[in-house]
Amino acid sequence: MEEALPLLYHGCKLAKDLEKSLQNSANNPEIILKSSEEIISIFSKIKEKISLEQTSINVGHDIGVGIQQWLKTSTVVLSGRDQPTPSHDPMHGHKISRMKGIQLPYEETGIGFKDIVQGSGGPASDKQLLINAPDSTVTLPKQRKRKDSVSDKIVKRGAAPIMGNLELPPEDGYTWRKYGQKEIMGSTYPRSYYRCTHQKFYDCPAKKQVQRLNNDPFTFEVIYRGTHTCHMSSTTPSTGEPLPDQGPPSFTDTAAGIHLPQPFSSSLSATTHWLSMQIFHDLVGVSAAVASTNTAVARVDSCGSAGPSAVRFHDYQLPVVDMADAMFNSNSSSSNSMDLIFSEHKWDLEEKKE
DNA sequence: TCAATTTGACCACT
DNA sequence: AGTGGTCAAATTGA
Repeated sequence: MEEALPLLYHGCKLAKDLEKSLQNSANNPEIILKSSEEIISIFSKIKEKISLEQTSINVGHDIGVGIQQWLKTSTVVLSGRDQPTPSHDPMHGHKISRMKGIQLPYEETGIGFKDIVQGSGGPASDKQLLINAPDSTVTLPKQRKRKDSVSDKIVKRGAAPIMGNLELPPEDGYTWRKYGQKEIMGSTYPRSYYRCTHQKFYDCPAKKQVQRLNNDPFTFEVIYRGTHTCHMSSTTPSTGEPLPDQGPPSFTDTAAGIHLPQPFSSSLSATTHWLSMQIFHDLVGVSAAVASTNTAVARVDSCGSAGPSAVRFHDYQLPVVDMADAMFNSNSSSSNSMDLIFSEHKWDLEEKKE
């Protein structure tokens, strides 16, 4: 495993580099092809090395644990003026290492979902200032809340709808009421402000801001502020009631109306390294292999007809951790996920060369 | 009629 | 003074 680990790291790095350079090299398939072949070559070597070392299932399991340990050391992206305390998601009290909502990305850019936890401090001020005069109650004009008065925020990104109403924000299981929209300096697209529909009834402080990215109008950036105190606001019966400490729920594919699966077990959710399987899909076609994993994202081809058989999986993304899962958590030596992935790679590449 | 959205204005913050 | 977050009146739609 000692030999495979650096290779694996290198492979992941190359994949990430490719992902980063996709915008610039999107019209240059040769570069993409070259990078992809290099990545595939590296992962093939990794596979060979591990196969040699994998003399027993238990050993294989240990390797998987080792990789997962390594992956756990990957960083959660933190940004903002004030970092939260190292061990907690200040919004929901999660430990960062267990932070949920490392959402399964479904945008076509291949950019992984990133939770960006920001803490800014400062209690929320009262909305209305009431002064009890000796003989009467005087209501002063409403005091506007301080900016960032809600102490923490979580930033998520998700794909904007590609069909229908493009202005619809990602469905996230809560009901929101829009209360403002503003042009933001330096941003091409306006920012929309939402608060929980049940704010009045439950005094729910949850808010969110939705904005398209400048460089990627098909991606929404959603900033969640405050925690839902309303416990009856879910619009996602299939996934159960989002509890206040669950963090902002995962987006659903607004365009297709599909509720995406919760992608991670908690033990791995701190990892924000993603391999864009879109790359592999576009170049070498891994649909069958990837669709068999529980974290693959399916985007229904909106042109298709109804019925399960009409669902065409054509957009997948897998995090590195799930690559690891696919690589090491299969007890089958001959038909495991990696075999499927890489055998299809080879097959498809050869076909493309013809 | 009521709830949701739009939009200009207000105000906190830098 | 500029920017961004919020308010609230006006508007829209069910």
